[in-house]
Amino acid sequence: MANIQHVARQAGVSVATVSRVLNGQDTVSAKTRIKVEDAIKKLNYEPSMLGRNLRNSESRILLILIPSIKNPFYLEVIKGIENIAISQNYNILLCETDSNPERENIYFDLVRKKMADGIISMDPAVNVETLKKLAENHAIIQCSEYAEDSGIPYITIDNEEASYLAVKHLIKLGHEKIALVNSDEKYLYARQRKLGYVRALKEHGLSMNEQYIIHTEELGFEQGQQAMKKIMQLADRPTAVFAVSDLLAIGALKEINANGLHVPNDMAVVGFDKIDFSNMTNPTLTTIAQPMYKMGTIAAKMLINQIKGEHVDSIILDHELVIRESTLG
Amino acid sequence: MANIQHVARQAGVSVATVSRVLNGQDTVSAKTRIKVEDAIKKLNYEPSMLGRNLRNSESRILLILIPSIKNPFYLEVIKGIENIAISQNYNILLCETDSNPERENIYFDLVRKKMADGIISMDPAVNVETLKKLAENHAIIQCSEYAEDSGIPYITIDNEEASYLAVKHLIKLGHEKIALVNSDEKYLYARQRKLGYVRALKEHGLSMNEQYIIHTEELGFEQGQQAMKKIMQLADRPTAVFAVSDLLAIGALKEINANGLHVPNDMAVVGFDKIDFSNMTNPTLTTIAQPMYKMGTIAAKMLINQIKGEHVDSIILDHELVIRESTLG
DNA sequence: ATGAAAGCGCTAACAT
DNA sequence: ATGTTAGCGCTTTCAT
Repeated sequence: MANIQHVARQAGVSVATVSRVLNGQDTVSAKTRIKVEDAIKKLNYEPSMLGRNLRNSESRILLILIPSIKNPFYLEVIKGIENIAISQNYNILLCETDSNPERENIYFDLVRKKMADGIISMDPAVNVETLKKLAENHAIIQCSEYAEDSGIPYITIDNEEASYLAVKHLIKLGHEKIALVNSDEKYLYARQRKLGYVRALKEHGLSMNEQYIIHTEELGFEQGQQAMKKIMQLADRPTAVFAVSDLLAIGALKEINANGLHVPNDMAVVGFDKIDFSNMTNPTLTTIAQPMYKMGTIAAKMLINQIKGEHVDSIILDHELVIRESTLG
Repeated sequence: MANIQHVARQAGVSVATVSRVLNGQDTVSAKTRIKVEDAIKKLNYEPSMLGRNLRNSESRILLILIPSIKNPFYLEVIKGIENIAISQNYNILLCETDSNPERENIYFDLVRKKMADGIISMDPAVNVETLKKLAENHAIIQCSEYAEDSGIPYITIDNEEASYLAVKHLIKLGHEKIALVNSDEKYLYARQRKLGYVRALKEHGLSMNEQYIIHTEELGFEQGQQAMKKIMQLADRPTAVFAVSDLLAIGALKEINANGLHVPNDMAVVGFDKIDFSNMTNPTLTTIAQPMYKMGTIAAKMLINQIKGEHVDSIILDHELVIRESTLG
């Protein structure tokens, strides 16, 4: 494989000049440039990122930390990140932690070892202390889930308000007994979404029933089914469910159907995220739309700016209630 | 940031010795090893992959080429690749081409420029000529979709046989008018799956109706809906549909429901891939299971072996028919 | 406008 | 068992 030396020799110039041509510097005469370009072509030369990266002390790789690639919520965000990354000559390393601290540490090591220039953390289960320490020396952005007091810039939505909006929608439809399928309240977003739920009930003079609040370990389909099973067994059964993820809601949907009940007539359902699949179910799912793609693009821009040494501010994006069949009789 | 020189000075040894400790070589005395380890700790030293990679002429990155991250089929395969990669100290660069040749070329450049050590190509729309040329100098494995004559090792399933199995299942249930929702026959797997469909019909004395064969641009939900719309309009409507992806099948399901018909009584449906969602729909989807995770692990092993310079052979994995509600009255 | 040369951080061949 | 040193391929400063 040809290297820059070979090209220089072939073109009869110095490596410095070849490097200048490679990097599009305008201090090279047209004649020389052509000589170099010919040599490059003739030798089938491809500049090595390995040499360049060492020299520049950068990897041009962004690390994205997600709990699981199986959660479709992340896919759209990743698309956004990816497009910005590519346009700025970065590449992304997609890292699934499976909420496993060991895995997490392997990935953190990548940035410690300069294999990645920065991190976009989307893992709610991330070790905040480690993240904070890492942030002292490395570029880090929190996306979607964040630790408030970490001092690490984040981009997210107003979870409390979004949740409030969802529950208010159900209340306006006449529902008074509304279940909440939430994830573990060790996560900030879970606490925020519960606050919105509680606020909506309170504002409309509805009492809160602790039995109506189900906590799940994960945000998946099976957990939604399980949660709905519990709800089905309640003596005073609710007439509506708000689940904090579409996958949970879809699991609930399935379980409601399995019990021979009808959505939304017997039980209305609202999800969260507006993943693609929320429109493929029968009935289609009312849900809170997050601007996932946009969130990804902004997160990427934030990270790249931070890598450049600029100061970046946290951002809160808008959400939107998308009303579909699962709440429309 | 400390480098290997600093550590050497701090420990009072040479950089060579530090490197030996770093790489776990047993030619270092216990006393020296401890001195070095202390120095590493004291300086908070982290070895730079940038230096190591240049020196070793490797990036320890595997490039995975997929058309779109939105197709859940790939997710499970990626999981498999990822786990093997991690265990062998590789990382994966997930590259979506969106079947866009420009994108594809950006990614191919990464391996040309030594940013990646090899490629697992899963993109049916890949430019085979480019791939072949690249394979002359780089490690490449084809996964799932492949070009027969390329000489590039592949891992896949027997698409013709799998398709035959699916259609035979429908025939055994008594269906005689079976539609095929296939993707563009420019893809090998599409041609293979059509062959299986044709063979099943022939073997059971059923005539083939060209009207029953619908081609779609992509394998998604919307395309499934569109295809089903066309099928619904046929004068002599089929009683069963075999779609070559679960997403297509789920789209078909939705459209059938929208027409007030019942699955499977009015129309039986079979999908392909056994993605997670195929079990979340109502009714659940009969489908052909591909061993996606296993396919990923083997593809990764094949690629890593190829990077090491070993010869690797192509592999065909088993498939399985999973019978669920969409074909069971 | 171009070249010479240093050096990014590491590994390994060779020497001791 | 340990040290010296060359060199992986590139960019950039300093000279000219």
